[in-house]
Amino acid sequence: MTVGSSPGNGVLEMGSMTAAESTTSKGERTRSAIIDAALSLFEERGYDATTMRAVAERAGVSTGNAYYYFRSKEQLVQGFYDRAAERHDTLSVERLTGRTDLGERIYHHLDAWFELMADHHEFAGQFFRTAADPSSPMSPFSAESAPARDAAIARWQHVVDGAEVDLDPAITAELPGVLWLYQMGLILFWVHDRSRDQIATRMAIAHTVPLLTRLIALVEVPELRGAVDDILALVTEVRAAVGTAGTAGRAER
Amino acid sequence: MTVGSSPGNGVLEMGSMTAAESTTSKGERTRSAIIDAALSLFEERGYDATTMRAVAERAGVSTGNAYYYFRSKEQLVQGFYDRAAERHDTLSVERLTGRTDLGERIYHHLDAWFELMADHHEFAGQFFRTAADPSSPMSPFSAESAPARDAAIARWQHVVDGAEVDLDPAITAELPGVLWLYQMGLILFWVHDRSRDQIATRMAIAHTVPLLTRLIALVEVPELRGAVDDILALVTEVRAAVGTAGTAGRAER
DNA sequence: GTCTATAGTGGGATAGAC
DNA sequence: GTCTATCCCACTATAGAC
Repeated sequence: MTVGSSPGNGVLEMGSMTAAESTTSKGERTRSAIIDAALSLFEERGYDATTMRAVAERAGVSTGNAYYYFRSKEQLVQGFYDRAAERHDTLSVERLTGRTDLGERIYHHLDAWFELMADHHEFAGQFFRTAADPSSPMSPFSAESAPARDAAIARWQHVVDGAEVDLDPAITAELPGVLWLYQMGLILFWVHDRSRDQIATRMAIAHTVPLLTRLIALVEVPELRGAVDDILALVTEVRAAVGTAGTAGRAER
Repeated sequence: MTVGSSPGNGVLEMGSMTAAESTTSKGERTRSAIIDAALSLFEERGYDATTMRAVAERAGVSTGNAYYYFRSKEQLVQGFYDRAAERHDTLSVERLTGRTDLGERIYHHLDAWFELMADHHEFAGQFFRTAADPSSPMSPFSAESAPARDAAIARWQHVVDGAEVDLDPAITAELPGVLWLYQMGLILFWVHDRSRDQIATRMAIAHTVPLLTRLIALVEVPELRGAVDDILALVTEVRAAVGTAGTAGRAER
């Protein structure tokens, strides 16, 4: 996408445009320059070896200024994540149009993600460290990640909605969230996958997706409703228990 | 155990003990002092806020000396982990004697762990970040963690062996490893569990253990053997794929 | 050969002037 | 909104003591 030259996003700044310069404010352009610098350096050297000084230098600003826009080095990977999510969205829609089989839809939605991330496996492993810290805003379970998490679950909702199956409403309501958790599990596996080209992950997906869809179908079998209800009850309970914790911040950091 | 990393522990140094001083060499005492200092500081301030300077100071040594014994700050948490594993071992044996029901044995083995860790929940979250990094030796999946991992799986083996059930040998062989993975999953959940006193984790254990044991029993149902064999085949394939990757180190760090 | 101390280096992050 | 200057800390190099 390469911002800076981008058509901007309309919503902001309506008045006081001095010239034909652009629709983006100076701050926005600086911000973009810093993200671009960071992403290219992450690509070249990885997360750890990229210093804030180097990012600032490549962006043509001072380190202090870089910290004006991003509270920490970690925050810079949010930029990476946002762009990846955007590209995944596009690719997934492309792959899913015309398909109505639930298993196929799940498979291709996941496959698109891992295809896009294949080149960034090593980098992802490094930034995953910060994402795994429960006290980090980068954690997929954090309050700060709620928008990204909700967007990802909404995409799963779309995957489910486009399938020609009729499931119990109680199941359908939880399914997107469950599939998102399943995806998180696969990402965890992928990050630790040291097989060549991460074929172990590919295999895990190819084997577990049919298993999962069979499981989803099984849910409709009356004999198993007891167990399913147990699980749904557990999910609800757990959600309630976690909910009572509030958003009290952790110490430190 | 407590062993693992230190250069001189017990087995070595037999001769030349000068006095009644002690059976531990000076180096070992210094090493212990550093771990003790580190653990108490971790407890007081958490991982991030504990500086190597402070650890060294409390241990009565120079920072350079602390680094002589521990390659990095991360390595200090290995000491925490070793002690926790040792205590878990003792408590688990205590709780399991006399019990023969598989579900009960699994439950109490897990419960002992989470009971011991309850006071260290916040600290565990911080050190979990480094454990989640695939390139870190602290990762439970790393080659360096093999001894600790194998010991943990051996403990699960003992949990299974003491139960009065006869399972298919093909299942029994994989079960301890599967249970270890299940434990890792629960720890992941626990680390992110912000409910009061981590009751959500307690609930998750209480609900999933019966589910799991029911599942293990179901495995013997002939109609399901196909699905089970699929999973076992996947595990074998994945293991083979990962095996081909060798122990090639990651870049950086 | 085993251990300890001093004096760095480099990078994440911040304060405060402009 | 941007800079310069500086702090603090993880980590290292290396010389020297036992």
